[in-house]
Amino acid sequence: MVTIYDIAKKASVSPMTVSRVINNSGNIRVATREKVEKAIKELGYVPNSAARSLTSNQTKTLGLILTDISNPFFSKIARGAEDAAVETGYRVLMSNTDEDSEKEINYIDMMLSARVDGVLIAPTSDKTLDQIKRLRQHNIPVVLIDRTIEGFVGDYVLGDSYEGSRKLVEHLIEYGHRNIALINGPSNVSTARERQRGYLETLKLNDLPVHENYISEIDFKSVQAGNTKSIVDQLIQLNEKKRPTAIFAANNFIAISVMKALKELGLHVPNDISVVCFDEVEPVVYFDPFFTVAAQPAAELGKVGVKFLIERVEQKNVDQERKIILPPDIHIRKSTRKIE
Amino acid sequence: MVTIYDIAKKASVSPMTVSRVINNSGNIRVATREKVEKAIKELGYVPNSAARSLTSNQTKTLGLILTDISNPFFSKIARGAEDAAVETGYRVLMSNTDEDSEKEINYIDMMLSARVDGVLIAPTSDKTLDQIKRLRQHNIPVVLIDRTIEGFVGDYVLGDSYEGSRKLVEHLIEYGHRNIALINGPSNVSTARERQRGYLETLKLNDLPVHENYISEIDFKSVQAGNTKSIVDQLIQLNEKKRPTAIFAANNFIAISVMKALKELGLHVPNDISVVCFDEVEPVVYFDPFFTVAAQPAAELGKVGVKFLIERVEQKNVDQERKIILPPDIHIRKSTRKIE
DNA sequence: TAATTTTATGTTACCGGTAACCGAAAGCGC
DNA sequence: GCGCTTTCGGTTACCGGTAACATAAAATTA
Repeated sequence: MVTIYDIAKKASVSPMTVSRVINNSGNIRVATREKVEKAIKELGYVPNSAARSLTSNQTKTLGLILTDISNPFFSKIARGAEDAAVETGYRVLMSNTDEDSEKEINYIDMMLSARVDGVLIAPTSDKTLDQIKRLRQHNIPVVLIDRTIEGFVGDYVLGDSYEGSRKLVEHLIEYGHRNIALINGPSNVSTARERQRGYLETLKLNDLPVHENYISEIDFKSVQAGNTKSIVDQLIQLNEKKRPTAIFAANNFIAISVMKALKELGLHVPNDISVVCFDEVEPVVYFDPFFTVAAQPAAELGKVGVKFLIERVEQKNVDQERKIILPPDIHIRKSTRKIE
Repeated sequence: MVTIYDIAKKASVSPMTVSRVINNSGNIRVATREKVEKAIKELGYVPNSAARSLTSNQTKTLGLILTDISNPFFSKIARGAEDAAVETGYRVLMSNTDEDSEKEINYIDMMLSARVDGVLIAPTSDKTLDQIKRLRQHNIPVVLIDRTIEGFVGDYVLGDSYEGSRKLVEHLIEYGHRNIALINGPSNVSTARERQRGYLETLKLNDLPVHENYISEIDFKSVQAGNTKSIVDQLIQLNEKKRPTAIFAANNFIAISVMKALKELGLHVPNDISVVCFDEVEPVVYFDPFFTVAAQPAAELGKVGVKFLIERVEQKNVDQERKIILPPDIHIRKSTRKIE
């Protein structure tokens, strides 16, 4: 591997001079600079970040901890985050926790040993707080993305689950629906809690009753419709009066598994039942917009998250926490129908 | 930041002993080991990879250079790759070239300065060969994924574009289609070339003519249906005899933009025209399988790619190049229709 | 018990950069 | 031409680990 010493020898200067040329620091005569630059080019020298980071105490690397990059919502966050990072000269280490706190701990270890300058994380649960503390003990700034957790004090960038939820349910009510079921994600995830809160409050404000078995909870990523079918089945089995005319799926994956279950049960959307959900169901939306959704600005979440993180890393605006909550876009499409 | 020296002081041993405990190397008395481990735990010490890599000459980090991680096909590759990497104790630096060789060069620089142990790359074009050479000059193994390029000698892991293409076109022919248009990706990408080759050969084998204007070329990621509409329009304008009854879109994005264009032109799929494409159109496929596709095992591509890469990094099986070509799965669904 | 081997730990130097300090050369005024 | 300032470049030490060598302590043998 070519080092600064090889360049120094070739250009017959000291390594320090080479370092100065590379970093544009100190005073260097033009002739010397050219000599050095020529040697660098000829030997194809590229500085060793590891060596640099040893003295500078920064790695120009950020950790991105998401649940699953192959989930379109998160892959967009990742894309936005990566774009913002390179733009500012940072690299991104990626990881997938699958909502598993064991994995999460391992990734935190990885980020720690990699001495990343900061971490952008969608926490798996409130337990993540311990891991965040661990990062902070090592002076690594953390910004939360997509979700908050109990007891967290610091910057975060979220979609507005509560507001999106309110609007989706209001839309359903406007369309004449009075029996609206919620198939939620796990309640240890803040977005699920917020969506439920929005759902309940909207019903309340409209004097609509909440039936016991209208709310159920499944995995946020269960595309395979494991227990979704039995949940949907139970909803359908309810007597005429109570049977929901609309289902609010807490995210796109749940919506898909709901659609699958409905189909298997021989029900048509939206003729027999309406469906709304959070997050865009891509990419079909481009040619056949079907789902009525609350679309979150995922790439923007990633971008803003990294922006905040880098500001923390570089100690700008350290004064107070920033909590950004980006509103979703409501798209009313073909999965919902006016009734009565 | 806690260092090995802090631990050494706390445990009143030498730094070297701490290093030995951490790496389980050499002989350490149980009592000493426990002393050191206690100190490590108490101070929350995590080894500094940068310092380590300086002597070991390896970073345990791989570079993943894809065109766009928010494209579901690539996000699955990324997921598979990351999974295989962590499993073997490697980290992954991610990047998005957007098919732009300028960006690609910058990322190569980044990988070089990060001293990644290896690079898994979906090259933007034949020009990428220069960058691969650059990596190799620095002894960094490279494995290609999804695409090859002219003049590349080394390992690669691809989907079988030729075979998938053949099967898709054969399916159309079986369904009675004789006029089949191809809307391809850019011909500087090997997958596009291979898909065209499969298309042409299948037509030839079936004694079907290729009309001049049956083949067109657009961006692999043009969801926005920029010029797709004019291309589709031209195809439709052809006289009765020549007008295609089926369109072969070279990937899912193109398929979507074709669908959009057809819809805008008032044509129904598959009643008026059939459509097939490469890559699954997710996630709607789970509840409403619509597209007839050649689905590539994207996650598998990533996994195998990283496996090969790590073997190169760790100098196993260095004897010869391995070229893995994974067959796609053909799914015949509702976007194609029997005619005549 | 002394000599020898084995085990356990310490010392030194180096990986590839850079900060801090220092000295030589060049520019400047008189 | 002499002293002084500025410019330019070199030396040294250190960042946090570890390989290689050295040595002390314990175990084994004679």
